[in-house]
Amino acid sequence: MTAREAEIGQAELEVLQTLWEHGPATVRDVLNVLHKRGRQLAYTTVLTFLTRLEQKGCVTSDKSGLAYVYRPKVTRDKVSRSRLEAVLDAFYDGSPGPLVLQLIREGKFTNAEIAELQEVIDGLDAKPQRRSRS
Amino acid sequence: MTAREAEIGQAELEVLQTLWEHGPATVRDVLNVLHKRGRQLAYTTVLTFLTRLEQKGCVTSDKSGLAYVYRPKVTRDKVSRSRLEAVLDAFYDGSPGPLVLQLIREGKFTNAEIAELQEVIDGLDAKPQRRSRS
DNA sequence: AGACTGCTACGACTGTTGTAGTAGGTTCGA
DNA sequence: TCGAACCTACTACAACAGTCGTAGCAGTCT
Repeated sequence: MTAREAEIGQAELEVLQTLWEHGPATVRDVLNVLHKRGRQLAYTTVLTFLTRLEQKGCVTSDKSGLAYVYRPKVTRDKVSRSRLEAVLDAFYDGSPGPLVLQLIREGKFTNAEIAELQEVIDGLDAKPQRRSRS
Repeated sequence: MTAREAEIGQAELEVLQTLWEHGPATVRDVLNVLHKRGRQLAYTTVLTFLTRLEQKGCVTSDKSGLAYVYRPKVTRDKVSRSRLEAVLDAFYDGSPGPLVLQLIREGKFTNAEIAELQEVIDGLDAKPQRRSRS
């Protein structure tokens, strides 16, 4: 579909991320953050992204002082959720089980994480309606 | 970057998926599969996708009979890996731990999966030399 | 007031993705 | 052998994503 409900592009996402991380910000604020990160963009480029994000309903703006202040309207969680969902649907039949197993098998976890995993899973298992083995 | 190393688009991916699922196929084969799934596309559209996928190095083609037969050149695993990686990098600081924990906490697992998880994790824990994340 | 500085609005251009039409070659059955 | 059927190459085009430039407005400094 060439007319899908406008996705958030990669570069747009970068901008949105800085809002999530640094809270409400002006174009210049965002630009500064990006520059600090080594991301070279023109002021107007950032402005464009913020404008487009606003059109897509992802941020709101209000002019309190000299410049517009933008703030996120969608949560980071919502977006990450839907991104993950997309990968899940496309490659893991929509169910997270296989994905988690794959990740764990690849062993990219710290000891602390493994411990935490064990805890959480044991917790699950302990739940009465989840009896799958003693 | 407007000239990044060509990503695989959504629709292109659909085509690639049918190759992964059904093995080497001609344009018409792919088209048939897609049609069966209710995805209406023109023959030439599929042809375009396959051609582009070939340009991107994702499939190869050889003309054995009347028509070209396309076969995947990248594995489903590779692609899913990199897609997941992207989400991971963008939203989970590149480390799968938090993601897995989140998924598990959301409790979208069957008992069987939980059991398997426990097994795998126990296995990990038993391993003497565990890498501790780069 | 005039020069600066910073901000926004608008437009523009390129490359990519989704989608398809047309033209022209090949093959196969009658 | 002739036409129907099928295949590929090439072209096209709209929407979107990434990236800016320019023009004009508003506040500030001197």
